[in-house]
Amino acid sequence: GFAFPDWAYKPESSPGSRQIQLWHFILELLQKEEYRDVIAWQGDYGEFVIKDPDEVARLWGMRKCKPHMNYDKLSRALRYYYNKRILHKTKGKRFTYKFNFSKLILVNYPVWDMAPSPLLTGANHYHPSLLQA
DNA sequence: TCCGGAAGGC
DNA sequence: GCCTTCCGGA
Repeated sequence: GFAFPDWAYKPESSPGSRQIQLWHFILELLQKEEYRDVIAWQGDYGEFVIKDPDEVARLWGMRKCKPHMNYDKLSRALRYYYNKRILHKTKGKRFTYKFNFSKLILVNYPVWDMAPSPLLTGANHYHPSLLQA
């Protein structure tokens, strides 16, 4: 057994809702270079900055078919991740959050080294077998 | 801006 | 369960 957080094993859709999860969507944007001006890894490992909150909200709204989505509402959803230990806020840094990656993940799993990787693009990204390594 | 309670949808 | 919507408060 390895010390990956439980949520890291979850596939695209959770068993119950079968809907895209926000944290997964965020990772999806982060791995694509075309969104570098919208959201990007920055600072410490696992830390990312939302450079264009309105655009991230718009894209999230598109995905969820919620045309009235905005950053106020999206950020409330992000705040619910605090107790779940998926995310926390980087205090003092505007629009900056940090994934609760353990160092173990980064050491044992270089593909998650905060850079866009072809391994993570495509339908099978985050497949559990990929994480077993 | 950021926080977290409350209500409610699906 | 996972948000979406709304909002008072810091």
